[in-house]
Amino acid sequence: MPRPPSAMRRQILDSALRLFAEHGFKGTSLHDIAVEARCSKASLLYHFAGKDAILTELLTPPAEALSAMGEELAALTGGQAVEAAVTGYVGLAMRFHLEVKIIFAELPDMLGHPVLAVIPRAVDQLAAALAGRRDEPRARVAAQMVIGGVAVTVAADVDAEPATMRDELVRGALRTLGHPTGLS
Amino acid sequence: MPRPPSAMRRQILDSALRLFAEHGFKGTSLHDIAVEARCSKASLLYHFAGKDAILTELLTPPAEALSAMGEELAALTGGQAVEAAVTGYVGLAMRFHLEVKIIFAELPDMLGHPVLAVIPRAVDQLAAALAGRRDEPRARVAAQMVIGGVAVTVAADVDAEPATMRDELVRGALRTLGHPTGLS
DNA sequence: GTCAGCTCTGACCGATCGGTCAGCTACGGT
DNA sequence: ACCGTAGCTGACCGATCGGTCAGAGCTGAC
Repeated sequence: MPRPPSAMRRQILDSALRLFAEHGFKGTSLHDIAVEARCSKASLLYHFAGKDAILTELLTPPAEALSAMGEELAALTGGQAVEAAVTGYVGLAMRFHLEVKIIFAELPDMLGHPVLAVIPRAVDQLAAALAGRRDEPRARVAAQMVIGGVAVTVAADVDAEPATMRDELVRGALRTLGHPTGLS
Repeated sequence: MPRPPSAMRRQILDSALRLFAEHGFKGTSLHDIAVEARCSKASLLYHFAGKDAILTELLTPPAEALSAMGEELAALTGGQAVEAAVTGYVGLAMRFHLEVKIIFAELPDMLGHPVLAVIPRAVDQLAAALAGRRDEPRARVAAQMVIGGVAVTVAADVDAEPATMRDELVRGALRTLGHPTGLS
């Protein structure tokens, strides 16, 4: 039965991603994942060092992408930074919407996780860019509202075309930030 | 030693609220609460029927308040509904910010909880009011962004005066919704 | 044919979980 | 002085958790 070298590995990751997003990391047991992936619990631990290793492998890509975006944003200023931050963040959030759900669901513990150690710095850079490098409460609160609003909206099951969703998220975020735009 | 009739009960609730908000419901054990409240685990279960009963008692007030707000909003229309929804929701979120954190942290499971059974209806009413009774994707996405943005911002530890925070949350939400206002 | 090695599994382990129970202590009513 | 009862606790319970281990089953190299 164990034919393709590592099809099971991918299947475990897919199942874990779905279950973590739906029930949270702590709310999902290795048994749950094994049932979903149609293998034994011991098989999970043959492919992965432990439950935590599965999470790490799932969250590494979005963490690296967010970190890279943070560094790029740090080089921009003013209006350029705001627009790049909004479009970049919305794109990332949509691409990794299940991972976003996992991270936001257990934020405090996740931030203590090694693989997500880069997040505070990246989020600071993102927030600073969204705030247009301004430090007034208005800009800081608005930036935080965008970060949360986009994440929650993407994680929720709003029925809308991805393209429409993306467009409206960007417009909505720019409105929140009070950023002037050619459109309404 | 057990002098005041029920000081321990309050202390258990306070400790549980703090710990649930910080580590999540599933991430907090009865032992953790007992240590924080400086009593035995068995004492917790003398005062409360179980871990779930503690959560129920903590979440009942915000659930009832949200439900009541939803019904009030259902009676309003257009611009009135939008403004009432924004100020009402921001007020509720700030008053119950720790409870909001608990609910948002484990949303899927929380929505299955009996005491929060009223939430979907209330949130639908809130979203409809925020969207100004309009059904276009733009209004629906913006409403969802406000719901998430306010909740996450209030749950995060943004250092700002409560009055300022409240003011900026309301203004930010109205900007997100594209709702015209006399101020910037 | 046979042997080495990768994949996978059932049985099992200690730790921790939420919850139960018998009983101790101290106070208020009589 | 006695007792009922409310408040509280240590000891204990079964279930479930993440994780270990010896070995079965299959495959490709020789």
